[in-house]
Amino acid sequence: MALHLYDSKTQDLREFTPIIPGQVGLYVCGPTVQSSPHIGHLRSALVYDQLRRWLDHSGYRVTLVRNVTDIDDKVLLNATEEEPWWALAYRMELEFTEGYRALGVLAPTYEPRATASIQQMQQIIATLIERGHAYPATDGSGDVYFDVRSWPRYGELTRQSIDAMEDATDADPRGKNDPRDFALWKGRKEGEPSSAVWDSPWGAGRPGWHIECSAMSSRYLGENFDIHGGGLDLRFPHHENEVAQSTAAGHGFANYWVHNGLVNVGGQKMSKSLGNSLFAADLLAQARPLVLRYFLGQAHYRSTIDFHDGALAEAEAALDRIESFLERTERRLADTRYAGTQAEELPAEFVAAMDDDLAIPQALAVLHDTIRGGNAAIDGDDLAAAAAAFGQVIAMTNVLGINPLSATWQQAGDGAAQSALAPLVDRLLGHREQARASRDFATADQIRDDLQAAGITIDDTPTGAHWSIDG
RNA sequence: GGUGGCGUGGCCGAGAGGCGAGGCAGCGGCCUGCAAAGCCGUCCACACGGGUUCGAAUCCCGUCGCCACCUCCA
Repeated sequence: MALHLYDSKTQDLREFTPIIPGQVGLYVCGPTVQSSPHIGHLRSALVYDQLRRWLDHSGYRVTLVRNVTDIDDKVLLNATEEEPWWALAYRMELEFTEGYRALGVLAPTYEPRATASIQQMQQIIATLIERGHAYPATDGSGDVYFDVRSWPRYGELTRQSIDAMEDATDADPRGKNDPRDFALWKGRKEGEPSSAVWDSPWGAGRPGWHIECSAMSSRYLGENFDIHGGGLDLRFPHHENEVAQSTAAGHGFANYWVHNGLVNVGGQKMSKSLGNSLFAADLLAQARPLVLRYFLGQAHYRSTIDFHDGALAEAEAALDRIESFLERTERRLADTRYAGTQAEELPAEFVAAMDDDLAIPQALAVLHDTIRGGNAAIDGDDLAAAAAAFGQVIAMTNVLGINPLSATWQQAGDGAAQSALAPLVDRLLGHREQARASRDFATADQIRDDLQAAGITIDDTPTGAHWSIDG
């Protein structure tokens, strides 16, 4: 089965066929860098990281473009005297980058900033005016609006008709023909810093929200590209307006629309206006990044995730199972003819699940089944089967970006701490072994308890005791 | 008013006409000096009411409840 994706524009599962065989152009709406990244931003980036990795694995050459919107009303609003908008935008951008990196989200092919594509935005606006789909405001504000009434397809993405839409709550019609018309260009307003002003044929000003994505997607991926992704909350108005602008300007735009589900907190919507956002930095401080990645990545990408008490502990438990299988198998296979690298093959059911609209929950079921089989193989001393399972688990976790043994998840300093501790623990384990041999279990258990209290867990195996640091 | 989604076992979370995904927790067993880890078994769920069907969690009709979007948002 070839990859099928749920296209949220046609609202059905469609076989993925790239424009150019073997290549994929993927545009993802990145953040407006107005405030710190929260768990929802991380999930969004993670979803497209999963898609990108799967496309990569499937043999496509992927060009992933994720924009940074660094000029916008909110960025200007959050700026202060001490920190101008461009400094704020850049500081936030660095926080996003750090959050993505911590989660093991691979860097996109390119991350264009809106402020670097002003010229491309103006070209699209000029084309829209030429074609009769945009007009300068009649009130002398210097604004330029998209004329929704001139574009019969307006509303096609979210299946809404203009007449059925509620009026904008801020229905100040200003110089608009229709209250639903939206700004492509915003004339300079009183008090706005000169660093946020660009010349244009319609007067000095700055771009409206939406136009940057039309400009950057066509600039880097072409006027017609394969996949456009973003959060479900962006469907309207952002993506609806993007489609309208781009197609009215004559672009083919996106062939497939992918929207990821949102993250709720304790059953409640998380949003800036409710002020209940879970910030990335806080979460990354309270859980291993790999645990957070597993938690955010285990649900289907289109479903809502609820972050509730105990959620991270559950993810940790599932992950521990994967980790302990890999470590146990690696130890068992050491010094056998199965030691070293195994053939890393993906089980067919795993591939089928991933091809089915990235059905990661089913893919994880295959992963856990493989682990159970592998553990049973070790118990039964079937090393060939254990080695095969090991290779499959490595392959699956690599594709998902959650291979605990990969360099991504080895924390700096781990190695040094481990080797400093090893002689001490080994010595204690030696004493414990002696005690056990002379059936002095009180002493043996005391040693185990002491180590446990220090955060070191002992596993007795047929080939001797193994220790590991908790956490 | 318009558009879209959801309701699954103690919890999380898939599935989409017959064969009970998976994880966590619980219980019983194997293993163990005792544990831990692991394995086996167990816990037979689909909001409610009708209908279609040999057979419905899945399809149809209705009801109830929850949620998202309709110009702040990943």
